[in-house]
Amino acid sequence: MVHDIDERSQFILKAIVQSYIMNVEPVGSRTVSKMYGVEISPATIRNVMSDLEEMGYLEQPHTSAGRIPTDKGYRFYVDSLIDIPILAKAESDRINKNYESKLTEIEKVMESTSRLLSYISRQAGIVLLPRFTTITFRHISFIKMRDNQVLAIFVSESGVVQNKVIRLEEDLRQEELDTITAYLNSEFGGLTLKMIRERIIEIMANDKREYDNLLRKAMDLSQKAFLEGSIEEDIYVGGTTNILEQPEFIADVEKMKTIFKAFEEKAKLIKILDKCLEEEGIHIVIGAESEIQEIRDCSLVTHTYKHGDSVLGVLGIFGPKRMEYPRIIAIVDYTAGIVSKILSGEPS
Amino acid sequence: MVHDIDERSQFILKAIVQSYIMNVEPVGSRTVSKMYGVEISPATIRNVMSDLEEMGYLEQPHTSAGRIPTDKGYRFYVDSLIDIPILAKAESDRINKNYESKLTEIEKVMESTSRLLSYISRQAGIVLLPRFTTITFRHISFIKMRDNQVLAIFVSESGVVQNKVIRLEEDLRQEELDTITAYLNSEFGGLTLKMIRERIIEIMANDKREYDNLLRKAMDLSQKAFLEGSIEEDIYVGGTTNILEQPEFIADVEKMKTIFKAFEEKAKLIKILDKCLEEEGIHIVIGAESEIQEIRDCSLVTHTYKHGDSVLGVLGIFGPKRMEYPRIIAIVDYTAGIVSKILSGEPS
DNA sequence: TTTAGCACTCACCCGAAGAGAGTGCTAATA
DNA sequence: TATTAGCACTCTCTTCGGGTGAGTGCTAAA
Repeated sequence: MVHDIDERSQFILKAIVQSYIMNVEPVGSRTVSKMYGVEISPATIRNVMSDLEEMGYLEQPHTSAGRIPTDKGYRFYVDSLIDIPILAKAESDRINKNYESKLTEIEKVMESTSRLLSYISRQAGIVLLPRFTTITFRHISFIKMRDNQVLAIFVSESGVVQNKVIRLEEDLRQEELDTITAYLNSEFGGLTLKMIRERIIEIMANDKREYDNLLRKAMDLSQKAFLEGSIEEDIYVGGTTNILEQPEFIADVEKMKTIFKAFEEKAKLIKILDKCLEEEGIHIVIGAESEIQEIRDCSLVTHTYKHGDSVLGVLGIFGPKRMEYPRIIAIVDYTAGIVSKILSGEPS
Repeated sequence: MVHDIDERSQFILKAIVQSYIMNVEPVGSRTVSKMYGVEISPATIRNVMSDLEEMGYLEQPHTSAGRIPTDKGYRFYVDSLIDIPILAKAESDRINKNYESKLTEIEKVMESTSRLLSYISRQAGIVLLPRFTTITFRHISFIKMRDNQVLAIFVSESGVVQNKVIRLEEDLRQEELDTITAYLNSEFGGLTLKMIRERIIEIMANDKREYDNLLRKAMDLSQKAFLEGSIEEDIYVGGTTNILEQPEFIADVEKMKTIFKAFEEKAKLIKILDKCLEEEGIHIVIGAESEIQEIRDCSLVTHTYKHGDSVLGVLGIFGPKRMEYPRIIAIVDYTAGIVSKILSGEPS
């Protein structure tokens, strides 16, 4: 696409986006003209607006209304027209304060993070605890429950804990379980789940006669524990009620319902967040870019967070397309940094 | 309170409540008169209605509108005017089907139950996993995480698993942990958490010189594990979006916001559910009876569920006051029975 | 005691009128 | 040639008044 949008047009586009973000109503030429720093007459602005509309950056809800930004308009705005501010001290303090209490359980960190994000942004806060597959495995324990059922507990290097109940054909004594546990921990500790899966398949592919009875049981168990059924991703969504405060959704209950349904399903959200995981750093999804019908009026700003050097998950803020991108980006960026630090065990 | 409400009045009250539940609009005398099985003139009905209003069972949104039931009206209706139907085969089948897949992890059971309840009732489904304190403890495991941190895993007799990260002053080797684990399991297995707490205090009250080093460490650890910080209750709320479908809340976004805020806070819901736990069986909370301002337009129908003979938690359906009580009660009752069976390990 | 009749009360649903915001076009201006 | 002033026009939103209808309470008759 040719980049035939001159500086003045950019300036006007920026003004329109910002005005719309603040006031949630279509922006007219007069409004722009009267804004601070604009020395252009309404008539000229109208011409520019008309051009911007033709290029697809703006649209009109109806004739004789002002313009509102399209997805493309927002996209251009976040890509080219804003600079990310340094977070206000009060806000970064607020974020730091949230982690002072030395949370250790990763679920708690995630939950309180989603709440924190929603609180400072007045939007919904989202945190994705990612597929266990990419995480380095540290320790597994098996605990015998009632007959033929064993509770498997995985602990990852970064402190994520997962439980899973396994059903066995044969009954194992706790001592057997303990032996198997010791074996698996020495065999698999430090590998990622993906590597473990490959390793299991490799071991099992070897000549079966070499197996002693216990190894067979161990492999049987670990197959059930590591291979079957994906350990699902965990997603935390906090502050969904903030969506209820957005004027555009109060005016349109239908839209609100759609969004809440998306929250409840989660699968769709996870799909988007998975994409955000692919690349380290900030990721912004605007409206229909998500290709998810239900949330085409919303945007999502995310940032990956890490444990040491490896990307662990992604956190972000979800709100109407009309969000204060600069500030939201700054918040998400800063928070991701802090969370990464916490998870890596650094003192805050 | 004197029970001066004759049979005909009861009949009319019942008709009004049912009509209102179905149509969500104030019920007038003509409407009642035209209903099947009513052979009374509108004028007479008006007189009766007037009496019922005076007694506090009905109210008028405004003069010249029909009547709607008050909380007291609903209360009388559920207490005296309905009989609980036998659940339709299709519905009980649907419930049974939900549990066919042999869920074993209690969290999964709870989650899928809350979803199930919301699905068949078209209201919100709620399940409370109660305080760990009342549950019989089966097994504890300690897993060493990074320096000075230990992951404690509790397994209850009924299969509830809880994780908790503990911070220690001194570093323990895994072997020490294993010894301690074995000791604690033999010492505490089969007791409730409450009993365990008492036991710990008792042991620690004994002359300290009797302690060998390991016992001291064991007590230190178990104190952190069992005494400090309550292991919180888990509540599952499914199908909150069904609330968005209720005509009365679509018409009043303000009310909707309030309810969703209550969902998000959870503490208030837990408070009500705790009360429902106190007594085995069905529990119905109508409107302001909950004494929680935010949900004064809603009702809650709950039933306790059990593991063996001891009450484990409570499940129920949350919706507008105007709910189909007979059917909802039947659903909740039936589901509680099934869940209890599942948890007790009986074949379904 | 029940019922028919009737005047009265409100909420709700139009439709018309008016205001206001904003546009696009044209012609004048720098 | 680019910008601006002027102007007619469009369209939404609000307001207001009248009409409608559901429902009531009261009174008097059955």
